[in-house]
Amino acid sequence: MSWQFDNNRPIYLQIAERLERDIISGRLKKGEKLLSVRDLALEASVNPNTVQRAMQELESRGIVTVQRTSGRQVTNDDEVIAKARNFLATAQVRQFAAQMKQLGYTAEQVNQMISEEW
Amino acid sequence: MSWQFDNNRPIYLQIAERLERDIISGRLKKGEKLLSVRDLALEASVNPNTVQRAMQELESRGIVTVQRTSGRQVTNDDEVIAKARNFLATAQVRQFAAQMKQLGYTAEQVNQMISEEW
Amino acid sequence: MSWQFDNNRPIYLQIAERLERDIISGRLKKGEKLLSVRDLALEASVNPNTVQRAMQELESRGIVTVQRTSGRQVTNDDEVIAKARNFLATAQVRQFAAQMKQLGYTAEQVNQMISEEW
Amino acid sequence: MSWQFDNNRPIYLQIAERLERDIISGRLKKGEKLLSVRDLALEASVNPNTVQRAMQELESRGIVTVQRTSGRQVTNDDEVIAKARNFLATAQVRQFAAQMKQLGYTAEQVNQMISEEW
DNA sequence: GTGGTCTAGACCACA
DNA sequence: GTGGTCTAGACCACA
Repeated sequence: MSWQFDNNRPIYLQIAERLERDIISGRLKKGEKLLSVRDLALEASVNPNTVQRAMQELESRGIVTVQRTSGRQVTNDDEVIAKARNFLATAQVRQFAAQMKQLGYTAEQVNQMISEEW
Repeated sequence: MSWQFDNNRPIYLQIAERLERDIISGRLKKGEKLLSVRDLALEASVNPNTVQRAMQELESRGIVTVQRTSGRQVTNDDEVIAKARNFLATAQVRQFAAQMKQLGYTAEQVNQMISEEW
Repeated sequence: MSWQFDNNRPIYLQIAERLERDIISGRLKKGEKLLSVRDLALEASVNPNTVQRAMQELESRGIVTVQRTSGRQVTNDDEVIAKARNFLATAQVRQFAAQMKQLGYTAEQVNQMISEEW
Repeated sequence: MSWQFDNNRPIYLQIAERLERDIISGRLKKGEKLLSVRDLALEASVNPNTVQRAMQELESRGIVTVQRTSGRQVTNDDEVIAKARNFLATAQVRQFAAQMKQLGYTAEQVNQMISEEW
């Protein structure tokens, strides 16, 4: 796994988003054990506290659960994951549509561009 | 005009992006005079230094030009604007497609969602 | 203000609770400016990061709002405060009643003890 | 018996408190033999060391006594238990009254709420 | 080894 | 001066 960060946004948020996407997309399966905070910090070349904060984000959204002495795992609740997927996809479509409209593109043009890009 | 900022990204970048979009979309016409740094700062409830920095961004990309004595204006060069529009649209489509693929959506589903949202 | 902490619970939670109680009870009025993170940290003889974390708790509950460059203030929304008051009082009564029942006291005895203590 | 712990307080203290309450309330009778450390650990899904530490707490307060060869039992001394009950009840009433006063409730309101909750 | 909390201290964006 | 982020590193509770 490669970890590259955008300097203009908090690293902990970028880590949280990356993990959320991995869970939503099924790259990390429900119930699957996550890397420990320390290991993930090593992998991403980041301080453990930064990973810790990313994890807190995911816990507060119920996507990840903690077992105090044996680490963290992806939630077992399919519905939580499905909701997160929906929420994220809808937000992305909405934002994207707004941006393209603003640049003066029509729905047809946009769909055309997407098909070419896909 | 309403100015709302996302706490997680530098404000000067958000201002620069907003202005760039306004220019690309034609809301600000080629050659049009921009608000002064001072006035824009007032409008956005932001420190003039912040607006100043956003302007430097736009100048460095050639989208905005400076007149020593009469402030800044949108470039007169249609081509610069057209290129910026293309560049931005392509980047957005590419990123959006990648994100939706990652969440497991097909091009058809995405086009469907866009049509509904539009 | 005196700040004494219970060694058995996280300091940041104790700070958050204390502030929440001060707001709920009206000791800190709606819209009132809070001490800065740094000043509160000095007052409580605690690291600024610890206060920061307490503040994040309160923000996530909407009880406190941030103005990026001018500090934090108590929410202006009466309803948020009223809800927090209700929530806290109900939780306290429920827990207290359960504990006293468990020790074998009757409602009458408890009410008697409260009247004497009050 | 169900054992659920609050992540924000030491587990050994929570176990000690639970046992103390069971003794005070008579759920565990004077002189009664306690579960072995090992069994209690199993029941609570906790490491034996943690239960051990809880037991030490209770022994130091005289509520539980050790028999080198036959495990631990609840004290036979009624008075120790009675004192513990009184101490705990008084402390709870005092703390509860203080908290509710602080939130601006009157003794009457509180007694009303308790009666409803009981 | 696992997570949780806390400190000391640096550096950034913004007013 | 205000908040926000991050690092390095210590120390704790628990298994």
